[in-house]
This record gives sequence, structure tokens and C-alpha cells, in this order.
Amino acid sequence: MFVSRKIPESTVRRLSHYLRSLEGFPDVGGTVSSEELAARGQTTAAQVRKDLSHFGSFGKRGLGYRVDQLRDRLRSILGVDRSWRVALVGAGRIGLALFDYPAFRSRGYDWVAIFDCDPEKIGQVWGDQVVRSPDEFETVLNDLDVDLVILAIPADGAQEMAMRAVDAGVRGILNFAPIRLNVPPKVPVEDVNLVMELEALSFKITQGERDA
Amino acid sequence: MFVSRKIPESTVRRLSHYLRSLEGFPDVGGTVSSEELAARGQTTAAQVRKDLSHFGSFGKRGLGYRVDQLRDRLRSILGVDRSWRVALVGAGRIGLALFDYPAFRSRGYDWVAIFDCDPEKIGQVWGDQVVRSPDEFETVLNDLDVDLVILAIPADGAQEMAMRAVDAGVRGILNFAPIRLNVPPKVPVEDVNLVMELEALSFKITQGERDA
DNA sequence: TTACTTTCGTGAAGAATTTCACAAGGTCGT
DNA sequence: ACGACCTTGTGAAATTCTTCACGAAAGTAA
Repeated sequence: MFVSRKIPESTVRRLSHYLRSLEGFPDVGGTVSSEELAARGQTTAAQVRKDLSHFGSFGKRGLGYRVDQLRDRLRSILGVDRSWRVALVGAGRIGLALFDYPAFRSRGYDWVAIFDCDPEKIGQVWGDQVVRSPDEFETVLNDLDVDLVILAIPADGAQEMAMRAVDAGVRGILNFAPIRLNVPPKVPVEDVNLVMELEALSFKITQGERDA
Repeated sequence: MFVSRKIPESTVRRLSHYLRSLEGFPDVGGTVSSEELAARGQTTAAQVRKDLSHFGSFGKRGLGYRVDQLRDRLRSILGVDRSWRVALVGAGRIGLALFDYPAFRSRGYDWVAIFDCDPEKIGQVWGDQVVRSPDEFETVLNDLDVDLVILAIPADGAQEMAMRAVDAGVRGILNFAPIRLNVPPKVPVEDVNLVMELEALSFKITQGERDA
């Protein structure tokens, strides 16, 4: 089956997991079976094969998948075989944590700009970056050819900055503000909502109590 | 329909959204229809009603839902009508960002302990908390009756701390480490995986290019 | 009271996702 | 080269989730 148009969200998440698992494999020349891949990442062998089959067939029957080959293929599918130019909007605690998160850099997500509206912060130097004023937003996004914007600001400014980012030609948004952004469908948005995660947790605990 | 046993994960997420929307309503005595609730939170009126119907029927036909009543009911369903005693494991950048995240405190998630294995950090004072050594982990978790643990540490230590937390009687884990934790099913785990979110984003962008 | 409007609650239909099961194709040892 | 043994790829079945459609309240106005 070739690249079909509708890949389930859940499949994409699992592909990330598979890739992470494969990166843990030192044995680069070896092979891995759907069974083994399923064991890490708590899913089933059938699910692994179905997920991969959306993108072609690159296993060998009787043997499994070549680790190095599958890893490269997953990187290419997930779009992490290139580098992405990322701008951080919001130089608060969360912004700082993200900026220093080593896993981002090591995977080809490169910081090219930081913005914050707090005059105290503008001009601060973070690593090889300077915190800039939002006044420069459109100019900088264009000049530096920014691909992705990470919004690490409170809810009230998020919609405006998202729109400005879209108008400036950004291609995707990772949103930490606890609101649903309203942007054209051509620009994908991923939400990270920490309160929601905690609420899901307390729901499950409470639910578990009811069952017991 | 009464509290059924299997609530879809997606429903739980939407309930969080509904609650967040309702909290934005100043008009406490008023009512809100499934239509209005759907408009915020990009879903459909039928979905809203179906989600709520899992937990009983507390709307009025022809009128909608009483805002204050629905808000309270959602809080109770999600388990945020009580306070939760939370321990932070990992006093790095991410830990700090979480510790300072105002939305947590305001929703009844109370920090009661912080742990880090870095001797430099042990003894540091964060707000009303002192960073403790992991040696004290079990004792403190028991003495302070900790409900939830937030793991904000690298992948390699996460499984061990998760297991120790479970053994010490913790009831849920919010995990920022990029691995799947292996814990008994009675203890729910929510994962926040930042790299995965970025990968989902770059996947969608790459996918969009293919379509075009 | 009655007609009219609104909106809920919900079974049934429809769509999407996961699981099953097995033929096809490949490896390995002899 | 052959047979025993694996493991993939994939239609079809099963399951889960979403959408539809409509009867049943509840309010309003004359």
C-alpha cells in the first residue's frame, strides 16, 4: 500500500515511539521484528505492521526489518531527516526549559529566534540567541525563514501571535497556551496542555476508585 | 445512562476543554447550550451531549445546561473538586517550569515535595519547599501522603523512580521522560513527550507537502 | 390551555481504528 | 535443493468512536 492520504493520529504517535526504540538499538546491522518493536511501546505486532504498511513495505518476510533501514525510513516519514528552523515565542520558565531541552537540538530542531514582550527580557542573551521584541516578529520570521513557532506564552496573547506567525508564512505551531488556536487548516497545530494531562490523570484515579 | 466503565480517552480530553470554557463564563447564573460549548473547543453539539451523557443527564431540554451546575459536575467528574498532593521528581529546567506554573496551584494540585539527585541542588529552597535527596523518597512519600508524582528527569532514571513511587503507594504518575513506563495497571500514567509533539508536527507539514 | 420554539438525551447508522488470521515469501540447516 | 520454520503484508472481521436524527421535555406567548 502506498502513501495514503489519511494516516490516523495515533499511528503517527506510534511511529515516533518506534523510531525512539530503534535509536536505542546499538546493533545497526541487525534486524528487528514487529513482535520486538511491539514489546517496547506497548502495542501489538499486528498494529506495528499495519502502521508501517501505510507507507510501503520495507520488511523482509521471515526475517523482520533492517534496523538501520527502518530507522532511516521512519526519520524520513516523520520529517526529521532534515533540519527545522524554530522560533520561540515567550521567554518565561517554560520557554527556558524548552530552549535548554537537549533532545530538540539533537533532532534537527534549531533555534533561530526568541521573542518576548517583557522589556526586561528583550536583549537578554540565551546561548547564541538574543531575546527580541515582538515588533520585529514578521521581519525576523521572514528574514530567517522560520519553519516552526513554539508558543510558550499565556492564553491571552496566543491567538494574536499565532495569526501573525501564520501570516508571516510559518508552517506549523507547537502551542503551550491553554486555548484552542484558530488558524487556517493548512497550518498544523499541536497542543501541549499540562493542566489537561493532570486532569486526565485525576480522572482516571477517581474513576478507578469508583470501580473498586 | 449512568457512569459506564469505559470512557474514551478523547472524551476525557474534551471534558477538560468544556471545563476550561465554562470557567471563562462570568455569567454564573446563566445557561449554555451544547451548541455554544461545541463552538469553543472545535467539536460538535452532538459530541458534547454524548460526552456528557456518559455521566448522567444534567441539562434542561429547551434551555441547555446551567453554567455553574455543569462546571461543578465537570470538576467532580475530573476529580478536581478536591486537592491533590503532588511531588516533583527532578529539579531541572522542566521541573522548575512546572513548579512555577500557576495553573497547577490554582487547580488544587499542591506541591508537597521536590526531589533531585544532584548534590548541588539538594537543600535549595524553592518557594515553600526544599529540594530533597532521593534517599528520603519512600519516607517522605509515605509521611506526606503523596497522591501524584511528576517525573521531570532523564529517561534512564525514570523507570526506577516510577517503580519506587508505585511501591510507596502513589496513585498516578505524570511522566515527562521519553520512555514508556512499565507500572502496574492500577496506577495510571500520563505521558508528555515534547519530541513526539514536534515530530507529529513535522510529519503533518511533510505530509501536507506531499498532497500539494 | 394550546401551539410553537428550543435543545436535550439517545438508539441507530456510519466511520474510523484495531485485531485477526492466513497466504506469500524469505531464511536456515542439512 | 529441500523441507521446516519464521515473519511480513493485508483483506476481512471486530471493536471503538462519532455523527445523525428524532422523540421527549421545557419554556414562552397568546
